[in-house]
Amino acid sequence: MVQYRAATIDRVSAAISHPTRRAIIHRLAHGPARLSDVAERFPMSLTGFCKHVRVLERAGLVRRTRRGRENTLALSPQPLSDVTRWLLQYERFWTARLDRMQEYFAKQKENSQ
Amino acid sequence: MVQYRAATIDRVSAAISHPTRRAIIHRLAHGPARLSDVAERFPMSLTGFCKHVRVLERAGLVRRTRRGRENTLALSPQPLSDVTRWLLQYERFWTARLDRMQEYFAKQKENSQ
DNA sequence: TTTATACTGAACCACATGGTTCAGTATCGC
DNA sequence: GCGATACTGAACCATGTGGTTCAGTATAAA
Repeated sequence: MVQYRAATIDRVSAAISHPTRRAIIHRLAHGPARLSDVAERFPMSLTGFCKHVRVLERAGLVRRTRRGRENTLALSPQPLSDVTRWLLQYERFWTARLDRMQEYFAKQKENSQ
Repeated sequence: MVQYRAATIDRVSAAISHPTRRAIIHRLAHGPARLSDVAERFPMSLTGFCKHVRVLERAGLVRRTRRGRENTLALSPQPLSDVTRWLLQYERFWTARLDRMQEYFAKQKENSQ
């Protein structure tokens, strides 16, 4: 039986439940970025934006490196795997897509080599 | 580009962010059950339990069929796939575990045949 | 018909979220 | 050193969550 870290799943799934935070993750997937540069794209105050960043940090999804007055944000995607694993338990329930999934991972593996 | 239904991901990931609701999902994965029977296992009032059920319903993860005074709950796992698909976008970021994942699905497929 | 069962709803509480503004601090560039 | 830049924190607000209790309704069973 796979072990799931409940507290991690709690925080991570809560963290990804807001479109702004998913957008931040999406942005950081392309590489680290300055907090202000990321914030710019969002129609809210910097303070509001920072709250989202803090939620992501607490979930372990974002790491912050401070250099002088600048904060660089980097994606730390590992915790996403906990939620994914939990969800994949139920994969067989929503469809008989095992074939396609297997194919998908085989292809990904090929591409990454 | 895959289309993600933002509102669905919002509600579903929020719904699975509480251990009680994940436990309900786990329970219902074995088959439909009466509301009270499921509720029994949880150390909270029936009213409190019902609130969790309502959150799951709003996320489209649980369906309720009323027969007389009894509510039968059934898992409706399809919406889980939206969150899973969103997460799998980032799968390649968190590790080079593609081999193991592929193996996992191959084995699952074997077992289910 | 009475009583027990299976919820349902309203009201309340404490706390978190998602946003704001405004004021403060720390650092960088000139 | 001065001003601009890049945050940070406190305070506030409305709303949602996660729980409670208590009272009510509807149905099934005796």
